[in-house]
Amino acid sequence: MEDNGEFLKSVPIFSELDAERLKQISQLGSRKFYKKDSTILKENETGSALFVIISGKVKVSRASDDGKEVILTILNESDFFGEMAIIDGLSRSAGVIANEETELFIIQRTDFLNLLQAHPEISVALLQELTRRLRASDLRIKSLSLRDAEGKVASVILQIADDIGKIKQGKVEIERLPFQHDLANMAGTSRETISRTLHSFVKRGLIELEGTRLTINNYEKFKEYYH
Amino acid sequence: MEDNGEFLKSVPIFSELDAERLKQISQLGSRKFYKKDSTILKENETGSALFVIISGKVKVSRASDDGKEVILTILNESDFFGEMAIIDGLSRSAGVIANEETELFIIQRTDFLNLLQAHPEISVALLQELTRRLRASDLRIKSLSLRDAEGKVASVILQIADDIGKIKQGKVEIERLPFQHDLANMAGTSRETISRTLHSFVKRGLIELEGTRLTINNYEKFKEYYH
DNA sequence: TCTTTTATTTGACTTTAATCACACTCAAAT
DNA sequence: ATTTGAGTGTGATTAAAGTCAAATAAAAGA
Repeated sequence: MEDNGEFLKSVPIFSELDAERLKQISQLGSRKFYKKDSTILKENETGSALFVIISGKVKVSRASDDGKEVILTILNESDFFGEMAIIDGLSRSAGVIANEETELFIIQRTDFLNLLQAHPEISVALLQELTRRLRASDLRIKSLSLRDAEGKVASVILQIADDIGKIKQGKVEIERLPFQHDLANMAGTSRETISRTLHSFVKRGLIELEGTRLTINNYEKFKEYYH
Repeated sequence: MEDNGEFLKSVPIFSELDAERLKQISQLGSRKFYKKDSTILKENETGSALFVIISGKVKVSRASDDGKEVILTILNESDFFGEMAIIDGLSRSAGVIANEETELFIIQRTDFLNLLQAHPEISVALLQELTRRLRASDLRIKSLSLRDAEGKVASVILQIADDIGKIKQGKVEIERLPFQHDLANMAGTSRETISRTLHSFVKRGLIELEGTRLTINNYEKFKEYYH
C-alpha cells in the first residue's frame, strides 16, 4: 500500500502537521490488524506504544476480581490510546479489546517521545485531548454518583450519541447501538435494567428503537432532562 | 513579604525549574486569601487562570440541579487547579470552595501559556499530572460502577489515605478525616451509610476511629481487599 | 434451510441501601 | 454554665434496582 499517512490527518494530535510530516510519521510506525474480540492490550501489562485506530472500534475496560467489568470508553476511527503508559511509564490501567475487525497504527514509545520533542504542537494537542477526557470522566463520575438507573442509562445514550450519533432531520441517530450487555457495563447497571429503561423511554416517546438503530426524537430536550 | 517563589518548588509542574526561574514566576502571579467556605470558582463560569494552593485545602465539586453534589476531589498544599479551562478555553466544569482558610497563588492564562512556551518541561510535567488524574478518575469510575456501598467507602478511605495519610509504625493515619457528609459526596452514598460502614470496619478491626483521626490497621490488607 | 447460539424481554422475588425520624455528643458561643 | 448547633449514631421503613428464571427473538453457522 502506498502509505502517505493520510489517515493521520484526522487524528486530533497530528492534525496540525503538514502532509510531508504525516508521511514521515506513518513510516515511523507499523500497521496491524486485529480480529473481532481479540485482545489488543491486557490490563496491568507493561510496555508502551501509542495506538491509533485506522479503522474499526475498540473497547477500553477494567475488570474486577469477581469477573465484572466497566467499559471506560469505546473508541472509534481516528481515536488513539496508550498515551498514558507512555507519559508516566506505569503499567496499563485498562484492557483494550477489538470490538470488530480493527486496523491499528502503532508507534513505539521512544519514537513518539521524539515526535513530542520535535513538535511541541503535538504536546499542546495532547494536553487538549487529555483535558477533554478528564471533563468526560468528571461528567461520568457525576452521573454515577448522583443519578438513578434511568439517569445513568440516559447519560450513556447521550455519550454514545456525542461520539457516533448522526443528525438526521433534527433527530439524532445511533446506527449501531452497542449490546445491552455493554451498555450495562458502561452505565454501571444491570443488563435487565438497560432493557427496561430503554423501553420506558420508547413508551414515553423520547427515543425510537428499530433493531440496532436508536433515534433520539428530541435531542435538546433529552439532553436537558438527563445531562 | 520577600517572595522567592520557594512555595513553587513543591508544585509538580514547576519542580524542574531552578530557583531563579521560580522567583520570576512568583512575581508573575498574585496571592490571595480565601476564608473557610468561601467560593473560589463557580461552576460554568468562564475566564481562566491557574491556581496553586500555597496553604490550606479546597473542595472541587459538581452540583446537580436538585441540590446534590459530588466532590470530585479535595486538593491540598502544592496542588493546583484551573488548568483545564486554560488548555481548552471552555468554562469551568466544576466549582471550587475553600475547605479551610486557604492561600492561593494565581497566574493568569496568557502568562501561563507563555510559560508553557518558554519551558517545555512544564508541558511534560503537566501531561504527567493530567495522566495521574485520569488514572485516578478511571479508578473512581470503576469503584462507582462495580462496588457496593462498603467497597465505595473503602475506596474513598484509600484515596484519602493516598493523598494525606501518614505512615506510623506500619499503620496509615488520616489526621483529619473529612466530615461524613463530604465522605458521602465523595463515595456516592448517603451520610448514614458512611457512618454505618465505618463502624462496621471498626468492629472488624480493619480501622480505628478516634475523633477526627482514622487509622488503617493493616494498609496492605485493606488495599488488597478493597482497591 | 434448519439448527444452534446469542441477545433480548418480561415477570417474580430478593437484596441493598436510601430515606425518615430522632437521640446523642461535643464544641463553640453567649 | 447553659444554650445552641453542627456533626454523628442507629433503628424502622420504603423504594429502587439487582438477581433469578424462563420465554421469545434474532443472528450466525452448518
